[in-house]
Amino acid sequence: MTRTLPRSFYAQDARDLAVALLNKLLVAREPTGRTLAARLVEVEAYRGGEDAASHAYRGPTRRNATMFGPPGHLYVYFTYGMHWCANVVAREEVPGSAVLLRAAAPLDGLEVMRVRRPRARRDRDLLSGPAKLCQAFALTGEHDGTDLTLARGPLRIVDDGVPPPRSPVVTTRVGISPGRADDLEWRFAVPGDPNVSR
DNA sequence: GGTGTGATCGTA
DNA sequence: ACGATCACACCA
Repeated sequence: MTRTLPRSFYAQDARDLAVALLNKLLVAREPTGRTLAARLVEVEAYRGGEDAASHAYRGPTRRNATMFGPPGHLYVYFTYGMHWCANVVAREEVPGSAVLLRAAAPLDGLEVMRVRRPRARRDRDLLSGPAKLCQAFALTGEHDGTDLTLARGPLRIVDDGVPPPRSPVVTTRVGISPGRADDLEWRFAVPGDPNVSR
């Protein structure tokens, strides 16, 4: 039993959505016809204008426009002059809310991922970070705004029946500078999974 | 296992 | 000037 998650799934608070996304599948249908799939094992919640660490904290800009749009779309941003990272947009109630996809367990299309991530020595290094995940899936600014809820779409998040962990790992978020809401424990991960970052 | 550092450029 | 990062060097 497997289903593409509907818009209503994304229409919840970013913190709840983050936990709900654990163990869901990110599935890409590439132009070549090949399918990539991975199970999400690490995420972080960002709560827009109410979160000093969020790109959306100071309101809409050209870059973060997707975060202020409807839930269930992908927000992809460029950072550190060389990396892309991907988020899922959460409900509009707190405008600019989103969930950063930080790590996943590779399930399908590993050969493609290995080619795109030549530095990965082991398969557990393929998707063990937000920029690594984008590299392996070849996600860039072109994918910013992609609707994830379309059953025949190029990118989807799918429920294959595996529930989120009962007791996820809960920690502060990674890479947040001091004072910028660095104390909020909005990072969630699947306990014991070897693909979790760091 | 852990820590420290350079790369590289769009954004505000 | 500063990142929602990564890889590599080095130490343990």
